[in-house]
Amino acid sequence: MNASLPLLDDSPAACCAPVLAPSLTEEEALRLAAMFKALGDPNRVRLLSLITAAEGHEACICDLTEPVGLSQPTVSHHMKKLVDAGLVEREQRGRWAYYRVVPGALDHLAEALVAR
Amino acid sequence: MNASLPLLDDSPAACCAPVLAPSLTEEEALRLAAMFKALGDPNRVRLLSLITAAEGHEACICDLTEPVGLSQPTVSHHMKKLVDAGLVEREQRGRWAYYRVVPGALDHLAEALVAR
DNA sequence: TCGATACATTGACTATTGTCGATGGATCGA
DNA sequence: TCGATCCATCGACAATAGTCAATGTATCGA
Repeated sequence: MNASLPLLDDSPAACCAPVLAPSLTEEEALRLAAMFKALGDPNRVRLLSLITAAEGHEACICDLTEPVGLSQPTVSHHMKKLVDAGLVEREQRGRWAYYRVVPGALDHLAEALVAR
Repeated sequence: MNASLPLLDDSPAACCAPVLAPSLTEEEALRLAAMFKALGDPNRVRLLSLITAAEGHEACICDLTEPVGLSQPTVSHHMKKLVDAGLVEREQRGRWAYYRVVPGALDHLAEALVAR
């Protein structure tokens, strides 16, 4: 049944499993769903957009709170979700916490979406 | 601020807006998030995988219930979510309801994920 | 016309999520 | 040392989501 569609099953790419793979394992589906779920909130999509648009492709919480119109704890909460999903990485510099998109993370997700 | 990152803002592609666009509108973020949210459940990811792997790239509920290990109403529920998100289309043929991935839908999502 | 089949919808329940105010822990400047 | 700043965590709450059994609806075959 590996015929028609999407992807490879045992992709060498360690990160993300095949998205549309016929033989998608439950664990693979779980990993992918966890990432998609992290993108399943409009504010998180905007946060992602904001940090990629920022100079240096990074931003701290204080830069994000105002444009997104949420309280500081809520923004922290959302960023944690993105970090836990493996989409964003956090770096503490002094009293600021800088967030950056994990290089290649979104590309891996994108690959999992396209049929081959 | 359209400098560094992702995408276009007023993409001619009617469907999906830019994903990582700096100037991502709230409405655009909402649309994208709605699609990602639909992919944010492991069972729905598996369902998507199953229908794309099926011959003809389509499947009815009865084909999906057993492999995914959920009750029929639950599978119907999930498929409705995917349809509402615009990722899957439904066609009634006799007493069967056939589900198919909307052509290009996942590709559009994938495009929204990659930086340019 | 009748029974069986294939789905959808409803109702109910639990679990998860998004949000905030309040609080706590670190770090920096004076 | 002290106050201010930046952020995370906690506690609480309403809203949403996932799941199933039961029921309803439409279609097909006899």
